[in-house]
Amino acid sequence: MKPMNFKKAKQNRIFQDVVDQIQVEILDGRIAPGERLPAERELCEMFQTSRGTLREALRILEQKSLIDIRLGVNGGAYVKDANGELMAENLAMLIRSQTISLAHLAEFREGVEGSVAGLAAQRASSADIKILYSFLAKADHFRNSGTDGWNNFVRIDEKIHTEIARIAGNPLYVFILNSVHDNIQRYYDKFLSVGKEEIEENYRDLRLIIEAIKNAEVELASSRAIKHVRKFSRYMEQKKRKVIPIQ
Amino acid sequence: MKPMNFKKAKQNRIFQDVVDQIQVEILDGRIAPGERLPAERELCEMFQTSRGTLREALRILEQKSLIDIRLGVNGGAYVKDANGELMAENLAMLIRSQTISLAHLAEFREGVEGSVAGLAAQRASSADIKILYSFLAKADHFRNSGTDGWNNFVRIDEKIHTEIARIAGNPLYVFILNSVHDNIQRYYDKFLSVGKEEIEENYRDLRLIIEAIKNAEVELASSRAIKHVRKFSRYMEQKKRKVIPIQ
DNA sequence: CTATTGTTAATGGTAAAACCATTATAATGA
DNA sequence: TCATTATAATGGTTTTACCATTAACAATAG
Repeated sequence: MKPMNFKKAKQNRIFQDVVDQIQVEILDGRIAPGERLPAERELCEMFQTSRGTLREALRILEQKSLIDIRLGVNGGAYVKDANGELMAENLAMLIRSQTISLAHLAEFREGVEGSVAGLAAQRASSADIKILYSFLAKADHFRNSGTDGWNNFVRIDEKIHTEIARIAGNPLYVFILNSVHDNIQRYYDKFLSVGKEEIEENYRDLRLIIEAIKNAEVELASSRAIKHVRKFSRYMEQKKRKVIPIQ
Repeated sequence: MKPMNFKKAKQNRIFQDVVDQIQVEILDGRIAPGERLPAERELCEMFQTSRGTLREALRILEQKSLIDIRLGVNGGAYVKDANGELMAENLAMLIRSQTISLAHLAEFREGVEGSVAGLAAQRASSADIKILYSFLAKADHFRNSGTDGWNNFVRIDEKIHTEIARIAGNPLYVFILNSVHDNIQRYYDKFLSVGKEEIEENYRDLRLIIEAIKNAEVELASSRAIKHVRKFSRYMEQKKRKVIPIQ
């Protein structure tokens, strides 16, 4: 018996049927992103259902990030672009419920950033390299702009990581990495008061990673990225322990 | 300006407020998994809201896999254990909407299984090793039971992968890997008619991976896992092309 | 003519009351 | 004792009515 991936068929729930029908239309692209579904009262007639039931269906589709509901005239349910924001939210819930810890998330991030750097080293075009070095130049500039520039440095830092994921050429990695970054920041940002030395070391790391990508040194890019991420996590953990001595 | 991770504050939506309040209670553990929320009509009074609005809130919580709604007397909203099933669903949607391809998913899997095997090699206890070898023994048995056993072999194969993820000691990897497996199977199972040689090769691979884990050879375990997964993906892709010649 | 201001109608958000469907439990009967 | 049936708790659905928001248009003032 193959595992069927079926979930227990809840008894007739009309709203679920409505959800399924609309979802199929959206995922199969028969309703394009940006387009609007008919108004609630029209949908009621189309599905031969009450407004309450229909609205329950819309709530689910909205929660799935498939539609976006706007108010007022010309309001209604607009089809959204597919995106991975649900992953970020789910990660956040797993952390919040203490099912996974920040240490787990940080460890996972090491693996992902390592893989991504390796793939980027295999696939980076010369145009990609140019972009990376332009970001690196900006980072270089901010690192020398005193404390004012440090926040900007951190922003560029993250941008470089995201760009490397893009270069890796696998959108799944982009979604995952964005989700991971979102959640790591949400919990670490409060402690984010970096010092001169950290900025310097961070910059050196980034330069070395980008260099390895440029030279298509897969293993080197990967291991450097992993070490870089690990260093960051360790640093943040220390910072956290200082602020919240015994938690 | 720090990135705040805030989303546009939709105007007063009472159901959203209800969702937030209940979600906090659940995620902070003040309502334990398995416990039941009050009946809809009671919740209406507690939140001073109408049943329709309250039900919209429940739909969202249900979609988030935070609660599980049962029918009949003693029915109601039961708090669920935290789990990663939302990830699997989200992955499925990304695939369905062709935002990511199966090749992307397979590539991602390579990275994850590589990391997981490496971590397992670092952390496996002797008890863990024993379990792995007992699974391997079962696989050995099924591989020699003729075509009847082959489906069982595939099941054990997956079980070994999952077990390695557990041994890695990071529950996030377990969730992610389960999600990935779910989705890969959902699309590949139809082609899953393995032959004698594939079973043999598969078995050899598993044995080598487990051996590397036993010997705490981190890099070796990792690279063997990656190659193993890659081989599987290639094989399935071929199979697919045979069945659906030009798609 | 242009800019501001008010009006309007489309559309989502909420409320309340009634009824149906499902199901664990208790009562009943063989 | 065991099977059957009745009961009541609870979610699922419908209907109707009204409120709140907002884009588009019209009216007015300058």
